[in-house]
Amino acid sequence: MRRVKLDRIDRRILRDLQADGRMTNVELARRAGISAPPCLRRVRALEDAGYIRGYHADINPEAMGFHVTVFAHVGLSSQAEADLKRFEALVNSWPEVRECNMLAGETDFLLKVVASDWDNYQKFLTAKLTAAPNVSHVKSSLAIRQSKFEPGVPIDVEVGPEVKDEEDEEEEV
Amino acid sequence: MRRVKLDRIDRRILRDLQADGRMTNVELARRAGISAPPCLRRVRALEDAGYIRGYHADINPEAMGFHVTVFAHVGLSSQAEADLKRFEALVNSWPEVRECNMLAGETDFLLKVVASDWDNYQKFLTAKLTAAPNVSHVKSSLAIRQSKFEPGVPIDVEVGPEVKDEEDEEEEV
DNA sequence: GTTGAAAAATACTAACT
DNA sequence: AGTTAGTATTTTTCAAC
Repeated sequence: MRRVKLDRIDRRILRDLQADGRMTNVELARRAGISAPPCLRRVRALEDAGYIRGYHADINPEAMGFHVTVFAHVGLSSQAEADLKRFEALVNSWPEVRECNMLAGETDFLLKVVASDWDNYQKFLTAKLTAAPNVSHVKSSLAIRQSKFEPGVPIDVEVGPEVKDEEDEEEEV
Repeated sequence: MRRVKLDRIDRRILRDLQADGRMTNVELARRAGISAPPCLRRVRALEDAGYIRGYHADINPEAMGFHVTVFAHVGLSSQAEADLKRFEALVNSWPEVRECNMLAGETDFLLKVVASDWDNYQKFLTAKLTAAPNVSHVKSSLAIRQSKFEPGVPIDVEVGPEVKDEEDEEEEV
């Protein structure tokens, strides 16, 4: 897991693969302005370095019958690290929960939960979430509609949070 | 965009492609227990029917320098549909916001925002979010750590919300 | 040490059975 | 849905900068 500095080409590759994870290597190379072999090497290097965690098909939840998404704020009684870990392990075993984030301040959790309908969500709520040890309170917020859904992070080819420092900068004139 | 009924093989394909979006068609076919050409035909059909919305590389935010994820609860002054739409359009123009869900009840929004650091998030907050028209209040919750992150939906090959009805069921003995 | 070019191996696509 | 054949892509090897 070597950390390599990213240049413009790497950023472009990451951006394009985030937009279309099944883009062929030749198309990727064409857009990046390099030939295919070095492009593929860069992709492998980015994977090995941990920049790319994986590739996923984006499945339409509605089509699969998951008509409701609920954000559940969960407060725990004990905030001892061992208890937090135990809760997290439990959450990881529940397929309904797609994301779980621990929030700062009140040491509570925000869960993104999918279910076929509201009735089914409540079954999850009573049978699993509120029944779990250490859970003190749960506030469920039904997502009416998803205004925006952009997987991943914003990647600007030219400038970004992780600035690159390149010794020899040579641009073609 | 024809809606087709899913059988076990379709579910398996969707599950495998969600787990690994770059899985080769031959591997996909091998796992599904069919040969490659009909497997590819199924994949194309699933794409056309809207079950598969796309494919994305999963980029590590930390590696890209996005060290903070913040969930922002946003309340609006006006809940008129036109104002909601205007806010949603604005949100869509901000790359920092990766997800935006409208919640039931108080007609407020839950935004998932990424930034390089807390300072940079506050810049977004003051310059964009709180400065936006119609925004009455914003409550920012910093995500300390991500306990679970499973893109997509749970796909059980055998049983799920969308039940299949197959006429001719013939299992090999 | 990294990049570009050409080879072989493999996978994908489109016919037909 | 399976088989075959043609096409494109990936991967390896090798030469050049």
